[in-house]
Amino acid sequence: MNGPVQNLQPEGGKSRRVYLLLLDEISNGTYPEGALLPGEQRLAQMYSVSRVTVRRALDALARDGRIEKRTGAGSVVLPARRDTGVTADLTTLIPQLEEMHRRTTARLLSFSYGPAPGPVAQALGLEPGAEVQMAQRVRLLDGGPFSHLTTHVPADLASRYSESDLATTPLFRLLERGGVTVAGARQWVSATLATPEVARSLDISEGSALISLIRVVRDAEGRAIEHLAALYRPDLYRFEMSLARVGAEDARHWSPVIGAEGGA
Amino acid sequence: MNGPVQNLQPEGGKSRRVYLLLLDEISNGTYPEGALLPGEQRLAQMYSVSRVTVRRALDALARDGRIEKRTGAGSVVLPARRDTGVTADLTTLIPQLEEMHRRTTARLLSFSYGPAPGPVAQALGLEPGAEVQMAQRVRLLDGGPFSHLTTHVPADLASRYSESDLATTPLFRLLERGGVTVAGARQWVSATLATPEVARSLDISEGSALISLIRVVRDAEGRAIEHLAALYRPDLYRFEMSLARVGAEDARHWSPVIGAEGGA
DNA sequence: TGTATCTGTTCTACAAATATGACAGATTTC
DNA sequence: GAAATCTGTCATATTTGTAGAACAGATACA
Repeated sequence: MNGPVQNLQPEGGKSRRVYLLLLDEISNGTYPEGALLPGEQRLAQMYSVSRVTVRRALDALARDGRIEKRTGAGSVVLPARRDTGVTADLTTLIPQLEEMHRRTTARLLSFSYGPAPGPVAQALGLEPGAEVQMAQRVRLLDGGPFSHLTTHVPADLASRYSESDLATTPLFRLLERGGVTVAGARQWVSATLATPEVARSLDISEGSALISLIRVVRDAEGRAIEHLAALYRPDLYRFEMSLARVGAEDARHWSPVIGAEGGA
Repeated sequence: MNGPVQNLQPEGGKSRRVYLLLLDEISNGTYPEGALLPGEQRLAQMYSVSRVTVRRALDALARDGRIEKRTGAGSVVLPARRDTGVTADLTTLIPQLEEMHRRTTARLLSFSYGPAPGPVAQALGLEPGAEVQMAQRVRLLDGGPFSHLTTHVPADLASRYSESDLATTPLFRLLERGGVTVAGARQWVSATLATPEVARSLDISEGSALISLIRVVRDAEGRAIEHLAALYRPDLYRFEMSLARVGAEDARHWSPVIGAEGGA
């Protein structure tokens, strides 16, 4: 009943396939910065597609800012702009702006009260349908969106701050200000695809890869007080951490380096 | 010259769009476990596509095991099988198998020596074109693939272990056994799309979202000794970590909980 | 300067995805 | 048991994606 899987998935056609292949070969160094890609004719031959299809893929790469098309010359690989963006230290939850004169702001997309969705209620330990406050925000870096945040807070706690506070302050800090004792958090990092709605708010194409972070924050009594579902653009945001190999010879193990800057 | 961006991206067609939309609404709880989806006719109307297109999306969801199609009745949402898979503690690098009678094995895909690709050479601090050993492996959980690993090691260090060792033992442990002092590591977590080659080896459809982990391991002298590029299936693998809110009232901050099990 | 190579553009032909409608059979509901 | 609703399947028209080829203009190189 579980034979060889047929390809009945909406894959996205050949041009998307070539797009992904080239994107991968650019980022893994097969075509390094400044290098000239093979000609469209040659690429078409390499991937067994028509030149029209190759051109679509190249146009998409050019739109992404990964290559530059030069009439009569060819397509050159542009430097991946890793110099920009935000890096977050996973061990301290503190985001570090690469350059200090940058600024992040937030934009509130939606704000409402209602019954908790199933997965959220389960993660927070609420009975299904319990009243929660839901807020969706987009964080901007110098005006460009880099993360999409969806938070759920039990309704009785949510009354302690205002809607406009959400545009400026992290939620757990608002809760602390309201008298709640934030004791700890548990979080999971994963990956997901951009749905049309998220793609629009993050200014990317739908189906792009996004970093997914789920965080459940608890107070001193162990009660869940916040559920955060965050989506980050991988080109503008990174999670980083340093580890040290410590312990005696027969019991060596890894341990996080807290607040490191140089790292290991 | 940079007006409103036209949609010249290979998006993947309407059926993929509907597929993504439904996948999102299932996982965010709009359609909870056991619920009946709207009829195909109705879905077609909701998303402004034809019934044929909706059927493609539903077929893909059924193939993924997210829904079950029932002739004459409708499509019901299946429980997301979170009970399976591997969870890795990011603070200790120790993967925890959810059930103890499971077993992970590895399969060697390729093994070769050659010049280091640009990004790898840069990350390892080698001169471009320096000789490295490259190995690609797939890790299996009970016979099913869940991660794709690409490692680069400077050629002079790589001679200390055999090709067959790679099928069983983590690389940094092989290096330790060979006399290298593993002192620390620095790693980044991100997200990427599955290229056709990776998709094949992980038994997923190309364009799927994958967790990406880059790790650079260094010895006591600060010399880079290993570059790991790992790709994980998000449905079978997760990164988890617990954080505690510690410190005095005016200097509260987050700190990782090491080796926690219950977490905060 | 001439030649080879490459992109930009256009055209025709074919393949695949999609829209639309229809009908049989299964399932649920009353 | 009858009616309503739903899926499974088929057929056809339309739209979109792709293949293949040709040619003009731009660029690189000897």
